[in-house]
Amino acid sequence: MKHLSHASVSSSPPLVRSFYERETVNVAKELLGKILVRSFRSTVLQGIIVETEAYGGEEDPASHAYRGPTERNQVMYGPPGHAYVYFTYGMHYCLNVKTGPNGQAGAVLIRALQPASGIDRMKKVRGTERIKDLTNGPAKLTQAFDVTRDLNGHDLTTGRRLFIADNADPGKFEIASSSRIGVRAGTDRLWRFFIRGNQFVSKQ
DNA sequence: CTAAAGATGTCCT
DNA sequence: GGACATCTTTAGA
Repeated sequence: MKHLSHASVSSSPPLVRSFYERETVNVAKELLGKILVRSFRSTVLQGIIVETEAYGGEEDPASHAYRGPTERNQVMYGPPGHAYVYFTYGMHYCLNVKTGPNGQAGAVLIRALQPASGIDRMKKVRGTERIKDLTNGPAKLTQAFDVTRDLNGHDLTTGRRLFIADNADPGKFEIASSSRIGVRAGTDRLWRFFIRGNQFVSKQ
């Protein structure tokens, strides 16, 4: 069981827009080991990103943008570095970051985190004491981090409310890939990326 | 307007 | 391994 070193408190600034304004698959890989930060009035939650998935535009049959722009997916066509939050299965939210240039659809789904700080609050919100179950899935982490509709379109480069920061001490890890989880189409693309051996990855 | 599926999680057998 | 909760979005009539 691989465990990344605990970067309990990151004081790193938010990743800049040019980080997101690149090819989606590359951004998906490079987000591994980075820190998702959610700040409230008197609390800060942090988790190390350990699993991501890349989604393209009209050429990707698994993407929400496969059939062109709609009301739901409009953030995927907007400027890079903004949060695309969507509601699914009648009860769950999923968090993506918009990637690539303005006008071209692309996003990376954040699928799992390794909790780093604010764990007590995550336990309370998730209703479990098991750290392994706090953020090991796309809808689990949005619940733990209180990411809902009102953060759809949120700019992740401002450092307010929700952002992603560099990890000062990510340690060494190996990136593994597989086809994306929960999609019927586009399974030929190995666009799911995760830290090999990390116990917070959602599925083996 | 109607209906079916969905980038999931939880509980049950 | 399978049922089911629950509702928005999208496609098709």
